[in-house]
Amino acid sequence: MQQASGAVDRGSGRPLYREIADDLLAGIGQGIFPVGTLLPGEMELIQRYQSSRHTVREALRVLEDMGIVQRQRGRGTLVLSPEAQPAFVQMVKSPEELFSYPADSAFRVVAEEAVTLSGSAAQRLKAVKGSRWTRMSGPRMFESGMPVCWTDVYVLPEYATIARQLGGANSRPVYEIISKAFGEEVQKIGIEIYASSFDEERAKALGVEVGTPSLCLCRRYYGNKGRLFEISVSEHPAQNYSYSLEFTSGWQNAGHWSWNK
Amino acid sequence: MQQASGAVDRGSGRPLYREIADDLLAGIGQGIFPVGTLLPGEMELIQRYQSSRHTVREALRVLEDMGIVQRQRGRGTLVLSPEAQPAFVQMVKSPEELFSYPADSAFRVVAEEAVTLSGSAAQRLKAVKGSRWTRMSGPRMFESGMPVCWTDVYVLPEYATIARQLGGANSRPVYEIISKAFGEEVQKIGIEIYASSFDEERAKALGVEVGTPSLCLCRRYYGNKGRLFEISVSEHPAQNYSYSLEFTSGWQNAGHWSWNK
DNA sequence: TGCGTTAATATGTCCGGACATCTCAAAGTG
DNA sequence: CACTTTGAGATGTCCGGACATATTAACGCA
Repeated sequence: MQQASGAVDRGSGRPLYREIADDLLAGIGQGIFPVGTLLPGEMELIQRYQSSRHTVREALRVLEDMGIVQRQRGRGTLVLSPEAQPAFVQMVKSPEELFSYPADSAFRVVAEEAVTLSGSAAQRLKAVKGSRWTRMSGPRMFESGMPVCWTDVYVLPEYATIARQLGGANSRPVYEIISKAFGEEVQKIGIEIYASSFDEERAKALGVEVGTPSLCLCRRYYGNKGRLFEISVSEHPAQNYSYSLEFTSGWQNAGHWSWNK
Repeated sequence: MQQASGAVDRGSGRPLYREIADDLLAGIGQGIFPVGTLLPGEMELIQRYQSSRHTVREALRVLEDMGIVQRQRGRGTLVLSPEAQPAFVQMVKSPEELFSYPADSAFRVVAEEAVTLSGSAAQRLKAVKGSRWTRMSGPRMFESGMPVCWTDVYVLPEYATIARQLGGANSRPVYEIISKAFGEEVQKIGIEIYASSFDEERAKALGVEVGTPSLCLCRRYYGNKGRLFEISVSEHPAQNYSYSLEFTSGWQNAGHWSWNK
């Protein structure tokens, strides 16, 4: 990579904003603009590269798209990382695909209660010890009667009223119901996957043998301002269920389509 | 969503280019601009929205970033999809993070043999029945002697020579060794996660009880031209291992960091 | 008919200017 | 001291214009 000289090469056939982006990237890599600091302002870059604001902004946009800087009105351009960020992108159309319960299955709530997390429970859920939640538990079954999983859903007590909305064969995800009813926008979802085996109560409810291997998915939903507002733990019989992901190389818009001549 | 009237609402507080993007999106959704056709040219959009070219291009850029249209110099703006494409993006810096074996663990190959996949094995691995592979098997242990997992690695027979390179405490992922040695560029990685329990042989090798619940990860690596060149299956004792993912909302450059006040 | 040329059209790049809005710190005020 | 106001500085939005380059189809010629 070339050095960050502040004066870029013209006549290379490449767009000017590209050259500027590369030059800034080189400067970041060399520590001239350390990670965690602000890049020079747009006006200063205009002078440095003898260019227009439009072109400089285009260069900064390139770096932002690569995840190298983050811009914010009124503050400036923060250097996040010395090198390109996402090498692999998972293509997921919506949170639903992460959720991916079979559409023709129904959640039957058999218990609803207020709980205060003990130390061990809090650790398992990665929530705050002593925090209060409303827990709804029950099996999820196919219409045919075949078991899908056992589910424990923890929601903030103020959202407990949604329990009425998921009684029937409603297959909408809980986070979606909360999102619509209370204006909570899902900002982040964390998923943890681990294996376990069924205890007596749940084995009985799902009609499988005690000790059957199970696949557990714990999902944490963070809403406005990053507040954790829902935790869902589902335990699936191992032989019926697997979880699969796919990753494709590339920046973004990972190859959606291509031009067909 | 509003209808595509061609005249957008001003004074809504939202940027004009945003309004235009939404209006075009609505038009695409209503079939006014069907998928597979070209959007009106920039000049026509300028007249339609009584705006400047800069603003119209900004709107089109929004749609392009969402994966809804694709632009090409000299041709126009092609409609790809009626709705937003990737809503959640997993942040993974490199394939290594998908792999994520503890750094201080070592893979000890105890068996290496040529295999031809039977029907059931092929189905489990999602590979072609009757295809030939070289399989390397063995436990992966921490330096302390604690077991990490049992691993079966399947590689194309022509890559079997890499076995020599992963004998010792080498913790480099197999796909990386192959990539460097044979110029195979990883284009896609598929991961499937399921639960099982240890059989006698593996339980003995890892020093756990027979029937202990296990978490299995099957990874498939696709290289040049999308050819499957490696399959790795690892079986972890459940109590020691969980797999976690994190997804952040946003089109791309998904909030890598946040501003710390 | 077949093929090279030309022209129209589309997006890409680049420049100039103006005002709006957000952030943060310094100055002012009680 | 705590709170409010002010202002400088930063990016966001929006407008105007000009030329470059890729694409495609129509045209003209052999």
